[in-house]
Amino acid sequence: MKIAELDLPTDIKDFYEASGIRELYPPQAEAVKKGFLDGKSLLAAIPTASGKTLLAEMAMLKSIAAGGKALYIVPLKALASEKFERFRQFEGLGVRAGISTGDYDSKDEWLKDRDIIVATSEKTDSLLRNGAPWLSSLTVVVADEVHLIDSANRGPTLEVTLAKLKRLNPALQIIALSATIGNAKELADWMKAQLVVSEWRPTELKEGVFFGRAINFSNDKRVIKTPGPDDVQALVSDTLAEGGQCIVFANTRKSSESIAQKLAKSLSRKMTEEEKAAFLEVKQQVMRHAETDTCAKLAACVEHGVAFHHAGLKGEHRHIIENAFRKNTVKVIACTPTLAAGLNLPARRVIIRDYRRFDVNYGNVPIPVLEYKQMAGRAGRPGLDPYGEAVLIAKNYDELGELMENYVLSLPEQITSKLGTEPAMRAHVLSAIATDFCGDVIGLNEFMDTTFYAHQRGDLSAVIDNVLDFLEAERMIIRTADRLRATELGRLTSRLYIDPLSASIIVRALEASKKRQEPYNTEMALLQLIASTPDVKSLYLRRSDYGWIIKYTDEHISDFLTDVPDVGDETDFEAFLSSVKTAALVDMWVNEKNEEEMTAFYNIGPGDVRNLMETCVWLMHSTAEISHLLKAPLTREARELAVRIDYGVSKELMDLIELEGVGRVRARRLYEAGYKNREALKHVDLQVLAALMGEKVAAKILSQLGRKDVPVSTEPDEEVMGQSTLFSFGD
DNA sequence: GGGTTTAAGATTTAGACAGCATGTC
DNA sequence: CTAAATCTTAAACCC
Repeated sequence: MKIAELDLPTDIKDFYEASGIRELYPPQAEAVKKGFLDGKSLLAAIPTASGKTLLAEMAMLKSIAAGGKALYIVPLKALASEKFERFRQFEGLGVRAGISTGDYDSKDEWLKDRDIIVATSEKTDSLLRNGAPWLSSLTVVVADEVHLIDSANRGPTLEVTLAKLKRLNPALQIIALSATIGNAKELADWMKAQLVVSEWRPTELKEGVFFGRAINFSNDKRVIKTPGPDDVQALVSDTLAEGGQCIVFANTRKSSESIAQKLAKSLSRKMTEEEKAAFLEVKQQVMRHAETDTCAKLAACVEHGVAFHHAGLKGEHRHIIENAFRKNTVKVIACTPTLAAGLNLPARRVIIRDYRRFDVNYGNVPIPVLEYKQMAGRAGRPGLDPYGEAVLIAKNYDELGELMENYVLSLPEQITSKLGTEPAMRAHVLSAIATDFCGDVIGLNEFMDTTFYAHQRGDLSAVIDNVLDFLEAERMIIRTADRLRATELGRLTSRLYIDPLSASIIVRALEASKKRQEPYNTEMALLQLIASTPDVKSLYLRRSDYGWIIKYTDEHISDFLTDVPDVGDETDFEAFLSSVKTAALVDMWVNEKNEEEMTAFYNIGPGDVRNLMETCVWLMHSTAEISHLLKAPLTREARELAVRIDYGVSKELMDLIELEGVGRVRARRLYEAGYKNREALKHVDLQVLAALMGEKVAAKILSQLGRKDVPVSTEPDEEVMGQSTLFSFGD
């Protein structure tokens, strides 16, 4: 089927033809036949890179041309930026794109006159809770990676959000994009959508199991001639020898690092001089942000064209590695599942070294077929590779057969709704009530009946009753004979987007704070408080931690506002110690300990520190808001702490930190040089300041203070990449 | 006796969303 | 009720 034949406005067809697309892929053509261009909803369960995005784009553009508005829901912030960048290319068609995620937000007024808005599912939910008016003028919603409904953490949000959007606008067209799943029909029925299922790919994908000296595919074999000290190294050097790139998936961060280190050693001899020069350049980039052990390791690997990639890396490093891999200046990435879904980062060969993953309850368990297929699907760059190969590794003959049967030849599992649990329902029931979406128990049940859970599993009323009891007992809702109403606390909790259980823990602690007579360390009290909520993922307790944490706990025992559990109550007590451990780390951060000290002592990655701090800012802000509502005595302290956690500074730097371009490091440097606040900087000489932090920054600081005698740089800021301001100031 | 190798025992374990206020989009 | 790779410590070994 040709683009030219489609029932689309001419300028849209011209746009695609100008970019070289003339012909639809088979699954796309099938979708057209099923009527998605006539406004019908569609579930496309087809492999990655086989043209899902194009389907979504055409549906959105057609609807927008008719005066509509589109929302594109993604599971990852990184994916949101990727899609946003793509949709900005529609500017020539008069289509304006916008983006809304937790760390990259646009104001409501700005979004309302955008035609396509990209948002994460949680952000969409939050926008619904905050009553963004433009949501009711949507005509198309795209749900990308909709199989995520299966996720226990995040699936419920996605399905409830879709149900809400549908109810808000019954005529809404839903375009759901999914990996291949076992029960696509069931999901499509729920969405009242047409279904397209296909295994078709633009680049052939060969899946096989490596055993002995050969990759065994379902109907042929490929002998690997390059020997290696182990299977992974043999497979990698084979790929490189034929000019391809490799991604190796491992099940722990440590493994991914050690694989990369081994490869770096064994491969370096085989690279050409030009390649080595390119590697060195990447190494320089990595070194610009290198302060910790992990960074040094990464730099050492990258020098040989190899990298590791996992969530312990800081954001900058992840970007550097991803981009270098795209430019082929990194040849191999060893990673954890970070790269399995989402980002578009294909490779000639994908090696799935571990098909098992640790689970606290069950030990090492085999990963779902769905996840294996997601990793395998990374193999083969469309238009660049002749084919892609996904390789599992068997340790013995029996395993060869098992892997063949259980993964290569297996179909992905059915996805199931995880909405039917109290933790999931707590938040969504409260938000439904708080936003007046449901005014009584009957309405609430009717709404919940439209979720995928109800479609698949049945009635939710028992869980709803339990959750209502909880919310009423915690004074977040008021239940009368015929009405459900949220209290101010309930509305605030819903708006802040925190777990109602977190809110109740915070409320209890703040009530306790009102009764305190003696002075105590409020900073520690607040830090431990937020660390004990379920929204902050507490740190793993190591055996060697017990000693110092118990001592630390003793020192602060009179500061805590939460109840200290009995030592005999093992689970509770461990959770408590863990919250203290987390609080101690945040305390190091707001007292300006350096990154290296924290990551080394806690044995975590710089990326973990960053993520934890972001969560803590959010919860500390929420604590301040709740404290304000309850008229508790900690509002100011909590507000201040939220700012301090955001920047990682002690109290005395709070004034300096207001300056743009000044983070924890520069603020400290200014302070030590005697400039203790912005006032003190007003009349300082440019050259004096330049000696301290470089001319450009100095000029930028002074111009912010209203000085006219400094040259104002017209160049755009270069350091705008996400999280760069906190850790790195290489001047 | 000092240093090295090996075996037994102990330890550790993936990922990533959300508020708010503002510079542009 | 369930695992496995890696790190640490203890013990054996060599000259």
